[in-house]
Amino acid sequence: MASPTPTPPNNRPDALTLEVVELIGEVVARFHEDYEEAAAEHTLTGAQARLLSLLCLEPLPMRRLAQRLKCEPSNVTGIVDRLEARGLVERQSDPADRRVKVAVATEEGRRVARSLRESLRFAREPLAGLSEGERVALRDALRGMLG
Amino acid sequence: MASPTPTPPNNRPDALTLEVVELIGEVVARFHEDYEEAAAEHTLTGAQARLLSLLCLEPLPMRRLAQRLKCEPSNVTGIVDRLEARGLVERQSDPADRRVKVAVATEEGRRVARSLRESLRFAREPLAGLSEGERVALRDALRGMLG
DNA sequence: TTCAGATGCTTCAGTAACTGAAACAACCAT
DNA sequence: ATGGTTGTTTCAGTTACTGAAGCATCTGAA
Repeated sequence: MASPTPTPPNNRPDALTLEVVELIGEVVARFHEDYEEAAAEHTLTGAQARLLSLLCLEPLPMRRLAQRLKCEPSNVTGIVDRLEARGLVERQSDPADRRVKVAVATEEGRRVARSLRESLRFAREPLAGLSEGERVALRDALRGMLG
Repeated sequence: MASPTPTPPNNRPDALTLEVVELIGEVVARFHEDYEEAAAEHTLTGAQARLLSLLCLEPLPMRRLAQRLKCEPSNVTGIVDRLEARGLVERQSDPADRRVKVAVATEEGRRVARSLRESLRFAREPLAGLSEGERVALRDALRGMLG
């Protein structure tokens, strides 16, 4: 009766796992903090920054944006509205299907997104404290977690 | 001589670093998603869940809560209001300084927080896919990043 | 061809998170 | 006591977000 269930992945996290979870939480918190701060430096909210970054890679219809951001389409409308009002994003209607509006980053929008990406110091500075070997180990562990 | 400068933090992120940054971004996204989902299962918002988790460790005055959550005290008022309305948190005035209100988790609040913590599957499940050695390497790399 | 249903976006309540200013009470040092 | 500081709340205003309509457009089948 020492171990009732046969090592289910859900029960009894060992100390090592717990510490890693704790550390990941810390990393998440700092990353977020840094991201919001970088966004604020460009007078953007976090949501606006995320959307703009997505559009910087490729134009996307509103519906896809909602899927990427994991929120309702009606929400995307507002965020795009505000970005459009500032000239960072444009709505183009898709000639192939006139229902869909494709959001596309303007030149200015792409510039802001690039600048934003560069001011994201976190995960660059702290990573610098790691040796090459440690970075490789980190990469492999993260890959393993996500795969 | 092998490394002239102790790895200048600002310039020229190499491919490895970039990939790690990318992976961390992915981990952050999944962690957040999971956290919000776990919170929603308990009819809590993310902010409420974070605050309740803090209080589960120790009672805190409003001001400290604001510092921990990195937001304005006036914001904390609202979040605690809503948690208090649901009996998960209580306000007690500090006898030593009658200005300060100490927020403390109720029994029910602690129970919810515990349950929340347990339903946080992410970073436990994917971690299970890692060998002990990999987990140690991950821990050390994360420690290095945060220290 | 036409029309009923599906799909994409917006609009409209309604809630929560958040900020910054202003009000208040209680503390503290002179 | 008095004046300045500090902890909390209140208030107005913005954004993010959801879910239910609503409108326009597309699509498939009769």
